[in-house]
Amino acid sequence: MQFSKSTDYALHALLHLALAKIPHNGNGHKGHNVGIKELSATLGVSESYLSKIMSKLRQDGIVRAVPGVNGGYELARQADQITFLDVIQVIEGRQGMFECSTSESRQHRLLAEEGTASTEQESPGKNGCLIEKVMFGAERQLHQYLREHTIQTVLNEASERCNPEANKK
Amino acid sequence: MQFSKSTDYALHALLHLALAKIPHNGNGHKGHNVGIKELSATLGVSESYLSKIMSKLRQDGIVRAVPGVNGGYELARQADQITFLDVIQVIEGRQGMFECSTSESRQHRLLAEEGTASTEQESPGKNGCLIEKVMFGAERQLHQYLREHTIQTVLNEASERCNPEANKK
DNA sequence: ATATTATAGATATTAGATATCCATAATAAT
DNA sequence: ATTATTATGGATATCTAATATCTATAATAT
Ligand code: SF4
Ligand code: SF4
Repeated sequence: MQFSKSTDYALHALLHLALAKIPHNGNGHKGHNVGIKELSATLGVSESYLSKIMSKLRQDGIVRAVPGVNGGYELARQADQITFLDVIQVIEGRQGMFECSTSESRQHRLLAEEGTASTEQESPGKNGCLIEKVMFGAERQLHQYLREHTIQTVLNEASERCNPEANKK
Repeated sequence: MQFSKSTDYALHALLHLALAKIPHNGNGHKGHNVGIKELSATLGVSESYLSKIMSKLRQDGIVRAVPGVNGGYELARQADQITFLDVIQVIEGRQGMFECSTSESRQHRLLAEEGTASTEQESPGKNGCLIEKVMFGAERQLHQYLREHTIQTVLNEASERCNPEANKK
């Protein structure tokens, strides 16, 4: 039950892209694309492996990629339109956290199909399994939080931390 | 990013133990222990593998086990004292969902140690990493939900479903 | 045309989850 | 005490997914 390293890499890569967009960013070069070489050097991850990850991110419309000289990657949307959930789901896939593998068991018939025959009143509220109900609920909580936090969230907090007086109003 | 099958098995097993405790439970035998054979038959999982899982649950004080004739397992605490989080952590372990593997990278030094030098005012609020902050926050949400739901939660809903009129008060 | 950069496929390596077997220890029933 | 029964722990086998690398190819700017 851990996020894969790829998710870690993806988040860091995106954050780097986001920072590269900001003009006044120390290093001279303006807002142009970031190549896999630069990413690899910054994150300390091999080019080969990173490019796979970036490829996935492109396929899902998180980043744009352009080959050729001075090519590289850039964010495909605004940083506040890229949620943590987006990134995680691209890398980890979209299957649920909980998939029961005992649905052929005697117990399943007891738990999941229990209420259906007990009264003649049929399925009041689509009575799914009660274990699943809890697990899905938990996942919903997690997803909600991850949807509310974007790359921009991190950017904001970072800049606030750098000059704590600046946006005190 | 999925819970293992073992977690699935553990939850189902515990639920079976909880149901076995209830006296008026159709089958004649009163409240005595339930052996690995019965569990295996009910869940449709091999005895060998299940016993490993039950063993873990015992080591962590979730169930009690007694060997010998008429031995078997029973819940070690009240059903409302066994949270989903307890069960999951026994099986999946207690490491965090997110462990960054790039903490030696150039980017880490930028993100996590950014604020420390920017002002002479030192570490206002233990400025940890901002990515971790989001991920840990998400995990906290998840854990909170899982802590609020217990084996008893499922039991309650199940009995309520069986006789929807009973506890309408 | 050429150098550069991303892409996709094939493949190797590793680590963890899943599963089974067996020898041993503990307990209740006789 | 003996015996049958049941859980336990160790060793091991198998399978799957994550991690990682290499190479050939396609696309692009200069
Ligand atoms: S009882 Fe629920 S969790 Fe268990 S197998 Fe059926 S649907 Fe899945
Ligand atoms: S920046 Fe944060 S997430 Fe990234 S390596 Fe450092 S501590 Fe980990």
